[in-house]
Amino acid sequence: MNLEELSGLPPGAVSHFQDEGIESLYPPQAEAVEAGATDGDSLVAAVPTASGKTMIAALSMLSAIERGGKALYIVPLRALASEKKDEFEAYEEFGVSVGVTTGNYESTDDWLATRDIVVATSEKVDSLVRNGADWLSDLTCVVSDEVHLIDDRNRGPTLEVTLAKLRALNPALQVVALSATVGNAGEIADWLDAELVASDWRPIDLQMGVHYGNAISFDDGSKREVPVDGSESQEDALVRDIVAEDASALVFVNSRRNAEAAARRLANVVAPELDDEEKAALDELADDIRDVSDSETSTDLAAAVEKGGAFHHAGLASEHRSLVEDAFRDRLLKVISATPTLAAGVNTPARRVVVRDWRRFDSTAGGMTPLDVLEVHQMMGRAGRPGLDPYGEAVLLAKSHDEQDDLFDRYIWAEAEDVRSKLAAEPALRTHVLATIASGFASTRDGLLSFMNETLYASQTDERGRLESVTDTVLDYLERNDFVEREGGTAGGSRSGADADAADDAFTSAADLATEANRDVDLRATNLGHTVSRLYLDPMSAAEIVHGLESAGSRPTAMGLYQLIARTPNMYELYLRSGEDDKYGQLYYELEDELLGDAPSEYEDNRFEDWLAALKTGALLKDWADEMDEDRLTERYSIGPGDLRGKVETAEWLLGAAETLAAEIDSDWSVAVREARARVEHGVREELLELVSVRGVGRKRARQLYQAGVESAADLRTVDKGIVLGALRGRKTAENILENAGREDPSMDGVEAIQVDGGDAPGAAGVDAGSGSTSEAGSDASTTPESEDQSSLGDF
DNA sequence: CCAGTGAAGTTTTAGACAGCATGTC
DNA sequence: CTAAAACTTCACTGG
Repeated sequence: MNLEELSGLPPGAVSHFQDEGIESLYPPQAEAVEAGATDGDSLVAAVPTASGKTMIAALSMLSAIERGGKALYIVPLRALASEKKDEFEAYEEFGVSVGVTTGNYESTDDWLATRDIVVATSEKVDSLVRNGADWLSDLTCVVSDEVHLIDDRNRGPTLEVTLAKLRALNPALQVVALSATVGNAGEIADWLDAELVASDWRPIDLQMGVHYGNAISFDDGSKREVPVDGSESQEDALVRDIVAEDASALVFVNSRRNAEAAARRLANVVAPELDDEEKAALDELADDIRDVSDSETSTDLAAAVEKGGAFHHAGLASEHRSLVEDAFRDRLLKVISATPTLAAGVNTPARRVVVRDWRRFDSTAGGMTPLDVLEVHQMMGRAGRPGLDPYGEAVLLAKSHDEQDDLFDRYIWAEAEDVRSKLAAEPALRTHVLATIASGFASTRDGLLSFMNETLYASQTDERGRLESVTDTVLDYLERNDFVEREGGTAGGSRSGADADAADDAFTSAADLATEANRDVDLRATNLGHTVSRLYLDPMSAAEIVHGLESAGSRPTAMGLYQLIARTPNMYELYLRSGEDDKYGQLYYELEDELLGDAPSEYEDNRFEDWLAALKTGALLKDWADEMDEDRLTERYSIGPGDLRGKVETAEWLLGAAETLAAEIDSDWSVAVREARARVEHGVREELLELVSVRGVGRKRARQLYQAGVESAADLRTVDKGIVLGALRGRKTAENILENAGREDPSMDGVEAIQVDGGDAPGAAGVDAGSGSTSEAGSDASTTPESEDQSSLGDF
């Protein structure tokens, strides 16, 4: 189908696509148009990665906008949200506006209401529904990218429920669901009342094969000799072979450690192929990488990058990741060894993809379990760069002939699994049942069940009773913890006043759903329940926090609060390594009085271990808030910079939520919570909190200023400029900071730096727990007012 | 005596969303 | 129902 044949798009859209070199539609895109994508009809497009799914979404959204509507594009990852935003922003050329909203992107409701296309993560959309964003009822088109993730045990139910809610809000909504090729795309289409567009078509050919011995056998029967020299590994040989053709390779492995070790070896394989220009560019990239973070991960990554290779996993800081991804796309890096992060994330295609490990450790299964077909297909789908490679190759590795046959059957000839809803699990229902009640989608038990009946789960299950019984279990839990009130037997749609701020449309349509059913039990969210729903907390997290705050007899310490939020289901705990159960058991005895709530008995093995794992996570947060350096933290807790930032970010969120909860339950400790949160946010001790609020001053500069005797923004306005200059590195930096502090004449012209007392120890500030001694934050830790700040964690 | 090698034993194990209101070194 | 690679340690070899 030619682009010119398309109608209903905004003027300028067709020529825009033509300018981008798009003349005609790919077959699946044409099918989608025939199925009504541009006429506002719902559809499920189950097509391979990189076969133009985004174009299907774009055509649907643009035609919806041209009809006067508004579109929402739901993505599974923040990184994809910004990738899509960048892509759609090109449409501003013909007057289509774009906005993004995720947990870390700025966005106000008012502003989003003015955008034609809004890009958001599924959780963010869920949160917007819970908070009653008015503009959601203006939506006419919703795109759900990677909709097969409904199958995900943790995050799938959110997507499923959110789609059901958006449809309930606006029954005429066009839903465009983009999916990988899965076994039961038709079932998903039925659920969404959508047309199915299924295709295996790819814009460039993908050859799948297995390497065994000295050759790859491909699915089309062809073979390619790739001899393995002596003691080298198969992946080394495969990478060397493809890099010799001046193409790049992606190697998927099953652990971070494997990714790093493989990168070390592969970088040496690739290094001889580099020319001088590339080497210079790589050296520069390596410097950028080292600048991102002060940690071993950063150093190791830079070392691999200098030789043209890299590793990629979630322990990397996000800046690391984008530097690596961009350099790989620019063909500067020849090989990346990666964990599954890369298969799910932003687009990073390679001529050859090697899936080295097809089994992954799973403690719940008690050993190595084979990856899902879908997951392996997603990895293999990264092979072949449209427009750059003549074809893509995806290769699995076999060590025996039997294994080779097995791999063909298991992955190459196999169809991807069915998507199965995971909604009927307690943790998922806990949060979604509360949200459904609190935001007015249901006000009776039957209304709730009717809403649940609109989910994919209901359409898939034969066990009608299961969802009902789990729902009742969850309702018991929510009632017991004072999130929901139940009134049995009373008829009528009474709802609490607090419901009034939820979308009215939501309420009325939900009421419609409930009309047929008997209103045997009225459900109402309490004020606390509303707050929990809006804060986006797992009710179990909220209960733990509430209980912890209520049980505190005196002002909770930062450590107590950090351990409290760390044991919440919303925080993914650090793992206790061998020997650490003793170590943290000992720390537990030392800190017992500081910890909030009831500790499990030591004889309850699993629960006690979780408690200690939370203690370890809390200790990490405490060390961060005591100004321990990044390299030290990452080393002590065996984590990467990305993990550290993730933990800190989660802690900020949970402590912010804890502060709101504290106010809600009239706790005396909201100030203590606020302070603990501020310390985690900036990674500083209490005495620096004021300084750190000055723009341009972070944990390091604040410490340097403090050591020089500058203790507040007011001091910055009055103190001798030479002292400020002496404490900071650059003249320009010092000027900016003075200006931000509101100093009348911030100019540093002609000012001489004055060194005051030990201000020359950048990076040394922090908890020196290596010796197990009292912590030192510069020279004046002994003046720290809080006694809790003086004991160091870690080695004891 | 010491560097180098290799066998044997030990350790570890993917990922990443969210409130609210603005800005690191 | 199910593991494997990386890392550590330690004994031994050859110079």
